[in-house]
Amino acid sequence: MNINDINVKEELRIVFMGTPQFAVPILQGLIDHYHVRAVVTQPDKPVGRNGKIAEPPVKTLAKEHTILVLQPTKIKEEWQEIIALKPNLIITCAYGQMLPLELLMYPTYGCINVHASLLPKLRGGAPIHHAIIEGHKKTGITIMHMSSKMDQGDMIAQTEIPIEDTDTASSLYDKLQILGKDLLLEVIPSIIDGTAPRIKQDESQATYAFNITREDEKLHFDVTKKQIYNQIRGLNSWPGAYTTLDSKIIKVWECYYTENTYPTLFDGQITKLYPDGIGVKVSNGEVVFTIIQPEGKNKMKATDFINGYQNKDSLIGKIFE
RNA sequence: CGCGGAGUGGAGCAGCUUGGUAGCUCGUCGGGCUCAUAACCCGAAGGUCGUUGGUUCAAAUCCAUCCUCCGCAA
Repeated sequence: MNINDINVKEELRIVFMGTPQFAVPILQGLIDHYHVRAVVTQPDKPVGRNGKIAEPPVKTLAKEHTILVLQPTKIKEEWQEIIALKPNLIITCAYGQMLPLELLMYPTYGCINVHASLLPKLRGGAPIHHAIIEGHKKTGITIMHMSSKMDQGDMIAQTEIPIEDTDTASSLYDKLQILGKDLLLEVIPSIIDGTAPRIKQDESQATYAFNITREDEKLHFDVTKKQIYNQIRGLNSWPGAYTTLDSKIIKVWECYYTENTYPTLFDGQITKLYPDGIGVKVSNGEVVFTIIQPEGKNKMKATDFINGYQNKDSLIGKIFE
């Protein structure tokens, strides 16, 4: 059975539910190969400084293809209009709300979720960031049946990719959204003809990756240089790791670490100025900030930041906290 | 009307309070020194100080307006 046969023999009525950029390639893939009956996404929300309302990226794509868009505020109370479309397959990816049982039970072929981790590891809303922040060596995509508990349904398929030492949240994000699309498209036929496996998750191995909080973004220098490095790249290019200098917020976008040690300095203290950055003491050594962003400014090279100081040496010894 | 910061040669900044010939650290270009250098020395180019209007003999600086960028909060 191939894709064309499916469309001919059985009218496949797919409803896609997703919200952010990550879900866009997946929706695009579905549009390319199937008829997408409707797209469900989060309501337009005020974003940015002056409260301009912005629509989810998924909505933008759906509109381009003149697909029906539904934006219930609370899906648990407003699921009827989705049922009315008689979907026989619901596919979700980073939708942002838990689906009520009424929806989960309805489609003939089920509710299928695309999750950006190797379940049961990193269940939750920010698996990509946490995979890097926690220093994982690999991650991937899991296609799974949805259950009433977050990311706990039976798994259908997984693909795994290594996390390179140079990967950032956004580079991994880019790779995974393509992997997610490819794996989903590969698996859909088997879901429809009933040959897809249902693999139970090993609860004892489960870990969670909840949405990034402000505290997750804050750098604490009493940890290892590797941890700092992972945190910074794991939050690049969104939302960014931050610290403060002279009571002003400084985001740190890129850094590297050295083999130097400074036993006499405080954690977070500026060790020295490098030709390409600012050295900072951490518990077991030193990291060098190379791309930073002072509050109210654009991203800049750390050397540019240094050049703005009349007395560069006055920076040495200051403490990030 | 959510709070706040900022727009000055290619980059990062100072100068603005107390109007009066535009400055610093880098970069670039040329030259020099050196075995050598992201080192050092000498020199040069490069800015109608975000927009528009106002006050003034005189505005980067004071007032108003608009535009743009950004941090926080949502």
